[in-house]
Amino acid sequence: MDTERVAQVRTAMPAGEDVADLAEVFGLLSDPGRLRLMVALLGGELCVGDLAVAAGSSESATSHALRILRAHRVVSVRRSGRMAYYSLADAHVRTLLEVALAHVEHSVMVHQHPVGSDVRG
Amino acid sequence: MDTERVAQVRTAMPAGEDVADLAEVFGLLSDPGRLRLMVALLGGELCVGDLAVAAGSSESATSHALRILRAHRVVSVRRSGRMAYYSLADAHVRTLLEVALAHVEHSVMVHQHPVGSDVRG
DNA sequence: TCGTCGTATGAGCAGGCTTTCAGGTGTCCG
DNA sequence: CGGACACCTGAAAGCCTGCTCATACGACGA
Repeated sequence: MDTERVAQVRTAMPAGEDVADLAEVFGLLSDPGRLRLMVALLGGELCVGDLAVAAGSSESATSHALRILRAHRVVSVRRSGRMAYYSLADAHVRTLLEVALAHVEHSVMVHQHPVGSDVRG
Repeated sequence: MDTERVAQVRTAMPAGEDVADLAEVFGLLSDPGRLRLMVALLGGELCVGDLAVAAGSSESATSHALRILRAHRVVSVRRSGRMAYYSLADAHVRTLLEVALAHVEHSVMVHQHPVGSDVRG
């Protein structure tokens, strides 16, 4: 038990609420459906129907997902008649998204289905 | 339905497996406990007991969490006697972590509990 | 005004997740 | 060798999540 080292790490650790907020943001990004939605929005605003097609999920699921993203201020809506145009509203999320996508692009990370293949069997 | 625009977005969209992998990584980061573990490891390797204290959770929960991170190759172990020293093994995750933390640091994002406080009530 | 379209919402269900509890393995010290 | 220590693991509980189905709302066109 390296008490000193632990104390140092605990000091460097962000406040509990900050960690919780961060975890929440990552949680938003952790659903493939929502992730596709946000990636689709990287290029600019899109209406719900188009978003659903682009993300490959039902309109209902898309609407539910957008509701959550809206509640977290990750996206914003612009209404025009009966249409609703969504766009990315959170710069941090956009950055995270771009960083992650950049890594995926030129990635040597071949798909190797890590889950279940534990080390030291 | 802007067919052209949708087609373009769908073309720019990463492959399904890439999105899934990304979502999985974000999912790893979406648990406060695991997140604290990874943040603690940013400064270098730490043993399980210290990690548990630093992250503020039980040793069992910590061990379970580490098992998952290990399975995803996010952390690696160095064993010395009965001790197990863990360290971050994934450069992408490290970058994501650093970017996210940097945003949290100099953030104007005051805690405003976004969930439930929907727009246009 | 009536029907249709685009979207939003609520209930309910199936599935996954993390934690705790209890017990197990391997290592170090006397 | 026996006990203590650091860590690992399995099973069960409780919680939360995201989907589908059905329905409701506002806007547009005839």
